[in-house]
Amino acid sequence: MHIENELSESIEDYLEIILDLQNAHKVARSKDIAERMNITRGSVTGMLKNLSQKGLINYEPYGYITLTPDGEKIAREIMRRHTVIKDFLFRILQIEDGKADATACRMEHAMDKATVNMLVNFIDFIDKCPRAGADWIQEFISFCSTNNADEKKCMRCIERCVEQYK
Amino acid sequence: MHIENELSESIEDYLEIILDLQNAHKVARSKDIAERMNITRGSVTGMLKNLSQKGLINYEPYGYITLTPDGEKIAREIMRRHTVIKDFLFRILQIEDGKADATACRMEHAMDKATVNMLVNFIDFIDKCPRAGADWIQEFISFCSTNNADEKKCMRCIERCVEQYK
DNA sequence: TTATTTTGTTTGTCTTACCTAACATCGGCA
DNA sequence: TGCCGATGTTAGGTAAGACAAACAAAATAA
Repeated sequence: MHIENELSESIEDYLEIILDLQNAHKVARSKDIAERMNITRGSVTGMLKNLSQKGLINYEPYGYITLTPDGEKIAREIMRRHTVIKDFLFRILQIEDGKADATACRMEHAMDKATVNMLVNFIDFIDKCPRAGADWIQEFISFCSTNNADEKKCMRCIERCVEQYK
Repeated sequence: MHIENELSESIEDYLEIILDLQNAHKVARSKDIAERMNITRGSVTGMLKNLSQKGLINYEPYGYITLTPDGEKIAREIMRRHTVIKDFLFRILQIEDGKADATACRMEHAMDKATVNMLVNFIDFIDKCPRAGADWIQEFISFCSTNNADEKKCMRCIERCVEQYK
């Protein structure tokens, strides 16, 4: 692994997609990568050389495409970010599934590992803390429609929370 | 305002910075833009022509640089995203100030208006919901260090929450 | 008002990442 | 086994956005 660890968003996308294809079919194929990225096959070849030269994939012309250990490590991390961010957008922020996925796809390049780790902690906390949890998320949804916290509802909500915890 | 509304991240950054400079000094100067973006003055000139041609800034060679109404509208929206995202990273996720700012700077291009609106709602909900609030965020911080919810602490925490609400 | 420094612009080049179109190779089937 | 469609590669081109260095204008100082 080299010292300079800054990869372009494009490269991160390639690695993530190659990992996904590899998981599904053992190896990735140029054509499928092109399809997933909505680019032409010709463009893929260029990037494969680039990735290969960076030591991130195993690549021979006309041969199988697989991630090297270094490449896989990075790909897994990107995929993890994607999963975490999408979960937050979809399950907490109530963003519609497809859009949550597309947005996560962009956000994953903007957040570093440590920041995503804190997001993981936060989601975990919401799921485990008795003051939060699934019913609390439901309250958030209703808060969004009314856009303010109804005092009377709050009292009942807290009581339910206490009840539920016992 | 044109139909095609897709602006590059770079353009969004320029607009945001120009707005900020304009707020501070009435007009933006080429040199200051270059400084803020960490690029050379020569690069700025090219983009100014581009922005001007897109109707986003008022620009004459050697003249004052100001945002047009269209440009300002976009700049304000980007700045708003930045503020909201940074608030979330800093105040909720506990990311250190400088890093929260830098990360927000990248994330603001990945999240659209509607998604940021939901994030605003969520932060608002956390601040207003009696089950959440500042003390709950404190609990999150302690959750992060222990990395699990201590049952006994939970009971006391809920009691404090009820107490506090009365 | 002239001389000097600062600021802004121009020009030509580079890199990244894409495209199209022509060409090469592979793999299955007649 | 040899041909054909699918897949992969090459070559040349484009666009965005940056750089350096030379040049032009403006602002400041003398």
